[in-house]
Amino acid sequence: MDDTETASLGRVTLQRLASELGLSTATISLALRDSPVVAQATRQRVQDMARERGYVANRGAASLRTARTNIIGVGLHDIVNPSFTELLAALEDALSGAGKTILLGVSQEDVVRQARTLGTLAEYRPDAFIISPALDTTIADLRALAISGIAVVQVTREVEGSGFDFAGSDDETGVSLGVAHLVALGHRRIGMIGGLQGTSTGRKRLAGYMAGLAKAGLPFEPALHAPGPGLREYGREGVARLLALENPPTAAVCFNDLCAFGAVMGVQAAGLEVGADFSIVGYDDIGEAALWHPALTTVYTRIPEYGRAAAALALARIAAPTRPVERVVLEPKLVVRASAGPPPARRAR
Amino acid sequence: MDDTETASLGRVTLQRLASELGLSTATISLALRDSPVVAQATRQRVQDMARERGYVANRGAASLRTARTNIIGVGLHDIVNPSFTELLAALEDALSGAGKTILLGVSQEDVVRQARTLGTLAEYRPDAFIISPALDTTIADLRALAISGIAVVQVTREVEGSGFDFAGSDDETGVSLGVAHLVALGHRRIGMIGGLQGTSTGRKRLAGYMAGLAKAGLPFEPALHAPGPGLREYGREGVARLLALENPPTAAVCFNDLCAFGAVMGVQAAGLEVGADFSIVGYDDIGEAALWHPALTTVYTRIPEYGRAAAALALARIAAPTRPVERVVLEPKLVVRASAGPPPARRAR
DNA sequence: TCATCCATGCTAAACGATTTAAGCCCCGCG
DNA sequence: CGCGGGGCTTAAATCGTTTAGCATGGATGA
Repeated sequence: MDDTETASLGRVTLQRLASELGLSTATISLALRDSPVVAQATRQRVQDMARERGYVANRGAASLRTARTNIIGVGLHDIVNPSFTELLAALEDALSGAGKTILLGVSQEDVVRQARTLGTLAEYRPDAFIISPALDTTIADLRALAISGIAVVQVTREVEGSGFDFAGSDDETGVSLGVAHLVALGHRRIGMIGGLQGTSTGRKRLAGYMAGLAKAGLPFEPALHAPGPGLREYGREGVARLLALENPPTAAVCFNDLCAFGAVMGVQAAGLEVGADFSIVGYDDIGEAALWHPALTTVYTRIPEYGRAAAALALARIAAPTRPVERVVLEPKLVVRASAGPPPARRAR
Repeated sequence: MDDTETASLGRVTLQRLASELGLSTATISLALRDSPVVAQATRQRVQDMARERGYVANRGAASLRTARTNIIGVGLHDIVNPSFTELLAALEDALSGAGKTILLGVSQEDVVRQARTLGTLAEYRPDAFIISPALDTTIADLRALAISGIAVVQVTREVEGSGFDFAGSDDETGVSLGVAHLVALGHRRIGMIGGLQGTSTGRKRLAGYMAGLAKAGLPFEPALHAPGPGLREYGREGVARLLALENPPTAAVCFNDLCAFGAVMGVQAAGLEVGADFSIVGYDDIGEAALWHPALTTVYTRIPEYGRAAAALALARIAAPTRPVERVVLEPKLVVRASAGPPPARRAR
């Protein structure tokens, strides 16, 4: 491709258009944004010329003047994890629809890296941050954001007491739904795999597990709780730990679907059948869950919905920085598939 | 959190620091960047003050002056697809390590949306674009990028003749490796599932399929070729189509792992055993592939490696805009697992 | 005929940084 | 005492927009 057309004389700027048309930059600027204050004919002339010369506005310059960038800083800890990928996709969709563009930062579950990343993003003066705080993030870690004056929305996870908007799922209820389902199927010894106390989701999902047990009148046995990161690898390891117990559980709820997939593999590796010999309930209902073999019984946490909600909260706070803090907490929904069935003792044999 | 500290007097800028320290903005700017031209003592004083006052540089303003943003525009067509998620993660990792930040655009396989998205990204004046062009993108579609003077690197997919750098995998060789593996196992009727002619990957992977057949002296039977999008849903549909043939193949290579997962499900849904009754070879070797049941035999295309390569190409072109166009094409590698075995006819029965 | 008004477009000052040529101060040397 | 020069700092221009306020000129109304 040749690029002699415009590149020859340097970038085409407002000023260049102005001098070429014999108008002022003010007029050009207004005309390009279709301001009624410039005559219809002139507007047309300017816009035609801009198109013809391949004018591309410089938002950086405009932002300097307007103190608005239309950039949203999105800080996630992991984008390979499908729950966060789905979240990112939902955010991208909602934000791009509103004319915002995402500046991406990934913290890898590391507070130090998170601080650095968010610091870098802040230099671009995003209109808002949408973040899912890394493991062990404290209020103090978010202090820099708080005083920056930039709108902040937390999504999925939150740092309690941070005073930022939040969009997510009711994790406590969600996991208790999974436990209740297992109880209804007849299970009495139910484990939990995955989840770390360093995140709000870890704490709340554990609380949901305990609440579920309590509601069924079942005791919480620490041995049946295998905390750990929400990864496939860990799900496999966790379920192995449970199966190795002297008196193993007949089922388990998982911190997330990834853990559940790992658990399914672990159960199969032990020569047992998932849904018959051992039941598994996942959490989140990511796209793959329905496609697994056996299809995963899980809890739909409405990731795309709270992703959109987070985007909406960000836009709302940009528009009204002093509006009261808002929390959007969606009701999760049990999705019954094939990975959980009655416990072996109850089955015909 | 209270934010009376600094927010009270508006943002803290270079000028503000300057007047507070009784120095000029020039000195502050130099000092903050550790220029040896300002006295060590002054530098220290400035940096301490900056930290204390919570100074955050405004990169937009700096970029206006320096014509460098440290932003890389990344345009992908789909981020939920794990191959692109893994790519995005690799890009993020490599770029953030080099002090660059990603501005994200998603085209949803739609040329119109792609044009709009890239146009928006361009307004932020990224130092480079790293793109994986949407389906049916033509040279003309990329013309605007070409004349923008911004460095452009294509990744995974490419528009032939566009004259941009490229990093990806040798797809023709890759798929032929899969075919060769099936041939070696004894298969004689091998199908191909997925892939569209609107992308370079679709064309090259099909070519690899045909080359693989040819090398084994097998004919290309159009009926065994089930083109389509590289999605789980489609893999399932595609394999169903093949199995419904009067004389169905005993194996198939897939456009990507997602297709392969779908195909595995389709085979199982037909009551057949994958790797025994029907063999499947995937493509890409995304993280899940090793964890499937059965574990997926596939071709590793080195996504993280060519992701890093794409990042490196972008950095190189930023540094030297006139350097010769470079193509990094990595050798794919067959990964033998459990989803492909000898054809039924050869098995003991 | 003159003041008023409207429509249109312009002037000029921001915005917050970077950068280069120039200035100041002081010291040492002849 | 004057001059050269080293070390540090600064003034001012610049990047590409936006926008408040002003200027112009023709039409309108009294």
